[in-house]
Amino acid sequence: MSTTPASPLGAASLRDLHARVLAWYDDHARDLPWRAPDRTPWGVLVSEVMLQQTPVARVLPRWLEWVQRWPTPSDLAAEAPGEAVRAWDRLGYPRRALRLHAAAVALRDEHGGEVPDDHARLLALPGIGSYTAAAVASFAFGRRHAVVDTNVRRVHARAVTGAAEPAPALTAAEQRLAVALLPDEAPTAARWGVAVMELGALVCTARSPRCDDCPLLDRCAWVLAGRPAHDGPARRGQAWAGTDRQVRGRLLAVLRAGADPVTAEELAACWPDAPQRARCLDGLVADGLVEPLDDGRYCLPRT
DNA sequence: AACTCGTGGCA
DNA sequence: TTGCCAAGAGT
Repeated sequence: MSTTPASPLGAASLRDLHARVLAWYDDHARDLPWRAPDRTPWGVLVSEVMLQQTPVARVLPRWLEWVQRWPTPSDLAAEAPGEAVRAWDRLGYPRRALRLHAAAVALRDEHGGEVPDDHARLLALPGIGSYTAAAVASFAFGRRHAVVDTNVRRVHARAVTGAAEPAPALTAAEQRLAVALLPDEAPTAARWGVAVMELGALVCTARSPRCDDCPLLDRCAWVLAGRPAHDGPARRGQAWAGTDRQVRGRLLAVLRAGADPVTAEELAACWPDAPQRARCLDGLVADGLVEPLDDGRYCLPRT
């Protein structure tokens, strides 16, 4: 049905772009364990979920623990979801741990304990969105998909579009561009995706891009345009102090700390504002991150 | 479409 | 010091 959209660059320019980025990746790729030859699709999936909005340095130790403790989806599915939340430690956004556990259950019950290799089935799993489905299909199975994360969007914005920053959220135009830039051959496309991401993570960074180290310096649309400043609306900063997110984090930290259920009094010690504390605790229960017991105590979810 | 959801390092 | 932000997803 659909064919590859015409690239805005032309065939020769596109080949040059691919060649430069792939050659750069061969020389500069980080030696990350989820890229090692002995990695499994499950390990790749776990890494992609952990890396959502979370720096590599913080993910590394937790990923090593997870894949050693739960080498397959069925291993994780056999545990209580609360164990996933506890082992998530302080990676942040703990609902990811809950969804990863739910994904493991779905893999065990509906996929024979295996990670599927196609985008649609991956997308149907809890916690797996458009980006992560494409990343797993591409990185773990070598399938041809446009892997479009914030790094990729930033590299495309600068090198091809000539803008200082990508749009606030993924746009249809950005998605089309990523598809148009995708190499024809699946194995090359898979390397291209991880290579562009790596370039965005190490060189074409958000704050202080290391343009002197960039293989695209002499053909970067943004540099050639004189590095114009970002013209769109400024990104909204995330409030933190005093927010529900902070309170939820404190409450869950108390529950993660010990193996035993916790009393309401122990939870009260972590935040003085009782109404807010109660609202946040209710929210955690509603999210399935906390389980209320009949005796009034609380624990991480057992089922 | 806009908003929510953790955490900690760094300039 | 404080704001920025790091491989998004779900609603």
